[in-house]
Amino acid sequence: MFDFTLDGTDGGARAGTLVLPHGIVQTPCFMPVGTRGAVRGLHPDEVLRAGAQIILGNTYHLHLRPGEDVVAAMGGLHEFSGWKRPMLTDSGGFQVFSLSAMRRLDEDGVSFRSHIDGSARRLTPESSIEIQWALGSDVAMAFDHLIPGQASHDDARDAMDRTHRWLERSRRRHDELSATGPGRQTLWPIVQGGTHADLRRASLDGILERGEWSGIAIGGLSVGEPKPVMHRVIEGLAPHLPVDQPRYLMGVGFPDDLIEGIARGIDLFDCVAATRNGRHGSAWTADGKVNVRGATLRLDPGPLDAECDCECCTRFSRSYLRHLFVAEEQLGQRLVSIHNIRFLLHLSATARARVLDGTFHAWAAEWRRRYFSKGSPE
RNA sequence: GGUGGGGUGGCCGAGUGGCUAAUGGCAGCAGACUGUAAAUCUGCCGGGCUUCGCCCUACGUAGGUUCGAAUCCUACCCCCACCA
Repeated sequence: MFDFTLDGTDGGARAGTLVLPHGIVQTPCFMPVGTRGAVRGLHPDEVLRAGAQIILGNTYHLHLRPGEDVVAAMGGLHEFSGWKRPMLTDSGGFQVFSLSAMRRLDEDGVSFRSHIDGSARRLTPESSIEIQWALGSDVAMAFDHLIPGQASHDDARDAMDRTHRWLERSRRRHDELSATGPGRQTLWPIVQGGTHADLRRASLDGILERGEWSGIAIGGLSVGEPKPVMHRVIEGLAPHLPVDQPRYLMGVGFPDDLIEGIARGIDLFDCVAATRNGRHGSAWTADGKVNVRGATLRLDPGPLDAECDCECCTRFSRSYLRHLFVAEEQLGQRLVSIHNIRFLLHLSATARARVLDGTFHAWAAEWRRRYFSKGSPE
């Protein structure tokens, strides 16, 4: 039910197959983010047609609205949302970071001031797991303490130690729940430790000491640290990660981040950028970023990305897309979101094929050269 | 024809003697966004240049008052409302 097999490797890059209760995921793979039980603005069929194999939901947001009790009463997140494929839920750990201005952290958990109505909300490792269990995701994430990329060694150690203690509690509660419904959901731990190599190793060791896992996530990256630092952290961890488990780089990334992550052995990614940038009119192509509102597209009859097979690129012109954005028609946001998701999914699928035929690194080199050829898109 | 109101940068619209190249908003242009408090945010937006500064041209038109005017005065042109 929670199986991962390695289908092939090419240097440090990997291709695998992850089996989950609601379906299989061929890796490397990008997971679109559906924070509130929907990939923002999109119909589940559009997400599926873009090639998505698994999407994310969020514990904190679904707990606030509509509440896990509602979701459970409606048959769980899959039934409720109409997305019948695999789902992973983030634990709310990211909100400890992103909502730091309106939360108070203590050893037991985190008290939030709801961003919706100001009411007091509390998340602990146990409650996060209970919520995720009620939501019914295929993969639950441990409740972690995420810190900014600039955090000091002391702060990073403190957060890492807490993440370890919270992991034990997350695991205990999840084991208890799993005893009542075996095979429903698996729990993945999250490596923390900031930008500090020794702490990253210590974090991983602490996780491996605390039990058997079906997958391991690397968190706390792309939170303000330079990209080379992120690469170094992944490189430092890769040789020590269990070979037979999927490696999930949380919250990453942009197209080049997928390439760099895959090159360093990452199997799974998720990122809001595809949909957020899509809504904001920024599209990815093999030649770098395109500003969909840009004046140069005014009379451009061509597709957003000539090589893309998505519902946006096979039917609509750049001129029309620009018009939709300028006129603030929602369709524009939807179409570019679909394109960006498709772009990352096609990219990860191509990477998989290249790993399997042993040409990944040469292909990646060419991909980088082209993506960055028009100046620096990132 | 009479009376009243008004003409400000692409548009709308503040400003009634110096702190005004001129508040705002819109439109336009460029950029940001990484486990979603984001259909959001930031910058530019009269022209030119050696652009953390300098120079030119600017508030209907033409004159005038003043050290100094978008702001005051005179004439003219135009617009709107009402009255004939």
